[in-house]
Amino acid sequence: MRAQMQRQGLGYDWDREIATTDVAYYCWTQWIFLQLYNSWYDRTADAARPIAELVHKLENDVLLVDPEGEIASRSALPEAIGGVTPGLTKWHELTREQQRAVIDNQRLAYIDEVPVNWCPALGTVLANEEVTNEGRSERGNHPVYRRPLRQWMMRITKYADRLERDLALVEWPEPIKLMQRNWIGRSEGAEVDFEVAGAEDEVIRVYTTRPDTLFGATYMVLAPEHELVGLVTTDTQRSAVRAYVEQALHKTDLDRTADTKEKTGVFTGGYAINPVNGERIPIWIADYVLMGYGTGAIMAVPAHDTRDLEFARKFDLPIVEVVQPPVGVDWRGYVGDGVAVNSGEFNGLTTPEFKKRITEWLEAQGLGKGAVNYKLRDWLFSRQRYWGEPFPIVHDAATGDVYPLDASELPVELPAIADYRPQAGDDPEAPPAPPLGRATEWVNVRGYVTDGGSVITIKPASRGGPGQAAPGGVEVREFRRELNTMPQWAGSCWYYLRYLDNANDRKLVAPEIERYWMLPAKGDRRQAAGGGVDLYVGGAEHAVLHLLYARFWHKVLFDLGHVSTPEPFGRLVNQGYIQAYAYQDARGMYVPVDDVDERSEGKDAKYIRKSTGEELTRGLGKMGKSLKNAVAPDDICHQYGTDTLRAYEMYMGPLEASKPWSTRDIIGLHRFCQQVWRRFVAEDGSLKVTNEPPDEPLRRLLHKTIKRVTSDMENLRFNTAIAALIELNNALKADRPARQIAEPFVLLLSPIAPHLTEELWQRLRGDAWTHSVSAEAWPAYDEALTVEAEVEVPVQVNGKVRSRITLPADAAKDETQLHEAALADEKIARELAGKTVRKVVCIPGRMVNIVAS
RNA sequence: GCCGAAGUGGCGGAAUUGGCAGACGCGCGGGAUUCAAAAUCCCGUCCCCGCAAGGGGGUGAGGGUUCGAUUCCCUCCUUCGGCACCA
Repeated sequence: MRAQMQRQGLGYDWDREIATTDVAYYCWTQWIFLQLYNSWYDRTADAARPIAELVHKLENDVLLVDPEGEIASRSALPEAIGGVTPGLTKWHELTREQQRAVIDNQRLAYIDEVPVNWCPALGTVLANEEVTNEGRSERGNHPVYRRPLRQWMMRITKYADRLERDLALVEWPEPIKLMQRNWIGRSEGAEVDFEVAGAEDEVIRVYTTRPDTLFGATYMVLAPEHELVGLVTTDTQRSAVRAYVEQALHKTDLDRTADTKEKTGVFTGGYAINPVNGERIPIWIADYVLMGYGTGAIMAVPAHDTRDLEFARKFDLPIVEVVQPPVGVDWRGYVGDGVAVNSGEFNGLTTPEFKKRITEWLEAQGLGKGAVNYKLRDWLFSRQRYWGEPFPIVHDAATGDVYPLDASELPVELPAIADYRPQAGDDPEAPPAPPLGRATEWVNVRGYVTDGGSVITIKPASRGGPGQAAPGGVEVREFRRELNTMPQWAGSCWYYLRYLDNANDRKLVAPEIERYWMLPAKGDRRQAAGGGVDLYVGGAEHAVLHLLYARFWHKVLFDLGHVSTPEPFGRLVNQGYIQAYAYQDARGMYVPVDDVDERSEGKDAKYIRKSTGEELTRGLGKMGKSLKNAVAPDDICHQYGTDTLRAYEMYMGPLEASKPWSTRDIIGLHRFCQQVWRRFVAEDGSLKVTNEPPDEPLRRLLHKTIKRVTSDMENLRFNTAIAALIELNNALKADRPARQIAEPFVLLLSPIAPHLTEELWQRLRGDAWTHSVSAEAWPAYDEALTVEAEVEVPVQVNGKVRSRITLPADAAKDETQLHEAALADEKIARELAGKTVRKVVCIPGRMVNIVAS
């Protein structure tokens, strides 16, 4: 890899080389994890803050705990009387366990039970894409179970709003921003409480983006996993409900959502009260409602929601119109804005007005409140594999309590073990046994808890010497290390920061170095307000996951003062894929490209397997081993040289576009490189360049070329930059080139073909040569020379070009002169004979269009 | 199903803000050079009619706006990418 990059003359600074798997690197990944673990999201500050601040505020009763265990601000509650706030609890009134739970519930890194695709036979959790439609593992075809497991999670959802908002600060392609916005999926609506009929103190909370359709809610649907399913289910329905829940739980997300458009569901037998009109509406469960979004329960408005309508039709539930669509549109299934009907006192309101009014009304009645929801979910951060960063976390062997290791304990190195594979089993209920569990000496440690709440381990006595002693007066306890490891994403979330200061063993990155590279330079108009990496080139497949995770971590580091910019990547470009033709035989097997012959062209082209004479079909796909269509860059370098390969790759098309590799086309760039050499160097090795000044047209062409290449390079349009250089080269063909052309030409070509131009530069400069062509100043151009002295202007009659007139550039810029010259043209005069000129449109310097009839 | 992007010669692609469609390269045809070939160089090459001059058509399809549309708007088709019943 390294040799390949060097062979291609890539300007990579090897002094900054990093590998995310090196201990010296992942030490800091673990350090960042500790930052996340030891932080919480302070709504008031709208930023992450050290968890110690939270504890301090709770201890001093600045913050209190609400009945749901959430943090509540005391000053925000006007009804606080004499220091006692109804419904809220003071810190010292909580037990130690409760306090721990409250804190853990705020940490940005936390453990939670989440449903995952558990494959006991592989001993690991699978991604949705690794599970087949039949609910089996893609690898090995083992059964996969959907089951809740204790997993490390990252509270990225706390940053949903900022991740969306700050997209305004970065210079990224609009489609990528849009994809992130859709992934974050902010929606505004309301949470509404529906009482359960017959159990008035229980409410089902729903989230809706259409509170204006509350009067049209004719039934409710709970997710099968919803906690109130048991409560609302009547005895007669219990077995049916249980069966449905059972079946839904065994389905993977794919099963639950893919292919089958048919809605399924079961009536629970229970009823809820619609808070706006007091009507009893049936409660159903259905797997089209997901526990992970909103509140896991919906009010169904079949008249104005497509899925609800489908469900209602299938199960024969009532459909009531509450939004009147424009005239001529059927109200059934109408989801747009309209005018309220059948909605009591709200009749006649437009949809946006209604939303505002009903939300206020719900809040006044204590039935609900406006709410913002996100599709974004917290980030599942554990893996049960060996190859990953160990968590800097230990569990108290006696109580199971979680403790972070002290920063002085870093790095936590991966222990050497004999067998890296996760432990397989066949019991779907058995707890996972990650491979790290085999390193028993590594897993079981002794240590003590510091005042700050972190754990410091004590080295046991060993062959090397006596064991460490704990400081006097501390209680030494047994701990077990966390067995999960971090995902691949962890290391790649912040590597751009480590490049800045890769050898620093005291800090992630030194602050002054970080500021030098990441903060926008003063007056740099191209640097976006968010700062960060000047240009980040990556594939579009990272549009949401990697780029959101990295932005999230960066923002946490920003909040905690470790980095100075709110965004990691100021400017982003998605490069396209290099595709290549892939050939398949009649059985669908791929045939290596070098065994294929192409006969004739276009639509009747035939692709023949050379070794067998068999006819093949051709497709286009990402270059790679599996399609047997890979081309090794080394081979191209050997055959044509590195400069040719570089030039070809840049010339193929725009950077952002995917384009097919075509070995056949390389020859063109090879010829260009050869021509350039021979343009300046004779057969005998002598220089062909003269010191005579070039003629006027050539000088103008040179300055035009410098201008084109300069702007193309800035905009990463390498393909058109090369085209401009080829044109200049073609114009030089006639005679011995002038030095005044040759030198800037070589400079312009140098980023594309550095090796060729380096040598040319040395020869051109001769004794005056001082340093590498890559260190020379970029050529400047004279704006006055970038325009032609004379211009040819097309003259159209009724939009069709009928003639061309040539006139001095100044005259072409003058509308009157243009006008006169056009009408004076012989061909135009002939064209206009017998017609009346209605209008003459003159575009200075560009064209003339005469409208006549 | 939803969201996004793209469709231009035989091929890859170019065309600034709505102003000469096809730059540049490949391929192909013809020629020069050569004993011959490779390599190299020159000329031609969007399609149709025409010996030519010239004429007509043409940027996925259909419509619209405009003096003028590859470019802007609407409808549809195809391809690629992302997401998966998101309330």
